[in-house]
Amino acid sequence: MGRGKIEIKRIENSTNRQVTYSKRRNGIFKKAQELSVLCDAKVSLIMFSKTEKFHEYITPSTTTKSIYDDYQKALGIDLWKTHYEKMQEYLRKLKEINNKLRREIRKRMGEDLNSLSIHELRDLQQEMDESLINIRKRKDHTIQTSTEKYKKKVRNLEERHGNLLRNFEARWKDPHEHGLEDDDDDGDYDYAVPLGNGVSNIFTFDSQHSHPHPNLHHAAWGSFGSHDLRLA
Amino acid sequence: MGRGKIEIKRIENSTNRQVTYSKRRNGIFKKAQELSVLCDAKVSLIMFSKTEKFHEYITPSTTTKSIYDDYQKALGIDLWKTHYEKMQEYLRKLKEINNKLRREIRKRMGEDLNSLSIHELRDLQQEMDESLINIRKRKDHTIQTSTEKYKKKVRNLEERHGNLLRNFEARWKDPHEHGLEDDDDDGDYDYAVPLGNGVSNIFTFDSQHSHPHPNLHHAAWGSFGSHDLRLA
DNA sequence: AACTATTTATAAGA
DNA sequence: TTCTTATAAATAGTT
Repeated sequence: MGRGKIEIKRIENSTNRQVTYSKRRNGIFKKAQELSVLCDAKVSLIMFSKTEKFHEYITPSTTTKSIYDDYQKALGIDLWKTHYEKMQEYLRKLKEINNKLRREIRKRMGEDLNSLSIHELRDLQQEMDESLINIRKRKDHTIQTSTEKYKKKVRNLEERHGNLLRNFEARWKDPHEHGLEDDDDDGDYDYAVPLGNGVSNIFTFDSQHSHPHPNLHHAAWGSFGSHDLRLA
Repeated sequence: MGRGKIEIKRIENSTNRQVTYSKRRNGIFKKAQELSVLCDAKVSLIMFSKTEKFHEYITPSTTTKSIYDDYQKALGIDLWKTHYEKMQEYLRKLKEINNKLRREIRKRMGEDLNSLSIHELRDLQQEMDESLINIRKRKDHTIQTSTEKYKKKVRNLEERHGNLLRNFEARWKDPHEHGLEDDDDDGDYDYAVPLGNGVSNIFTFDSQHSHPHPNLHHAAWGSFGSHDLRLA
């Protein structure tokens, strides 16, 4: 269709080629649109020429993504299959590990024990007994530290109190204008006792346990780094 | 172009529409192929009609996936972005939960305790003590069951042994052709003792512990169902 | 970008 | 579906 017939092969003249591209592109887009309307069909047309940007026609009632989803469905394939599969696989693994971890914790909370054998129960108990040693040790240490902190505070207060008292006494050496009915029963005691009680009320100190093997642990479930799962 | 001009609007006659679809589809495919060759362009054309399967033209030197990759690059977008982002988000969540679970277990194995406050340490210890009650209870129960199973076995063996003996005696009532140097010292005992030992060797029976609050547990970390993350 | 001679696509009919 | 064919549409070469 034109002044002369042309052979269907690459147009060597670049300008000519580009002109033809432009003309025919319009033609094909028009055809695509007409087909889409006349036949109630979904059409996706994407073109890239070497020199120009890309051009696209898409039936207005749909989207390019939707067409591609349908396309993949129709073909029964998934163009991004490997990508997704990797991600899916990773998700699956994470979920599985998660469940294992949950189960492990439940066991350690004394639940779901029915499936365990006597051996497993014995090991679990032993492990927990051993762990409790560490926990108690740590708790005791923390309490110790905390107590010492309070002791220091008390000492500091006692000292300041003493200074204050001495200062007071120095000021009012002889004249008993204000009553100081203090019979020298160490008043600092009043600070120390409630503080000490406060500490021991908060923490139930219990050292009744003692077990042999201290450093047995379960092996960790393989660690998963952040696989690269990003898109481009 | 045809015997008459037609308006570009949906062809209501279904047969007609299908015929036109078929004809024009061929036309547009031919145009796509010509454009592809003449202008050295990459063309992807995908069509779905309501009634028919889909049809596709793709410039031979490329693939549909490649076109779509280019397409997304050209647009600077990612058609599957939300899809991926959801998946990524889910992955992130899973990893986070995973880490929480791991930390929880490590605590329960007596590790990584340094960051815990005295309160937390006390609670942890209490929880574990309580859990140990359940574990011991279950272990004792399992041992009990197991022991009874063995006892039954032993009884069964004793019985069969007794039958055998009686049978034997009946057969050789008077005539002492074969020596029966059995002096009736209950031979069954020989079964029972080693079996009993076997059981108590395997399990360290320990009932020295006893604690008050039996049913305190950590709340579970929200459960995650299998979100639909499949393609297609 | 417009023009137009000619080719090509296709609507309607068989 | 496919073929036929009159006619509409597309476009190659030109301006």
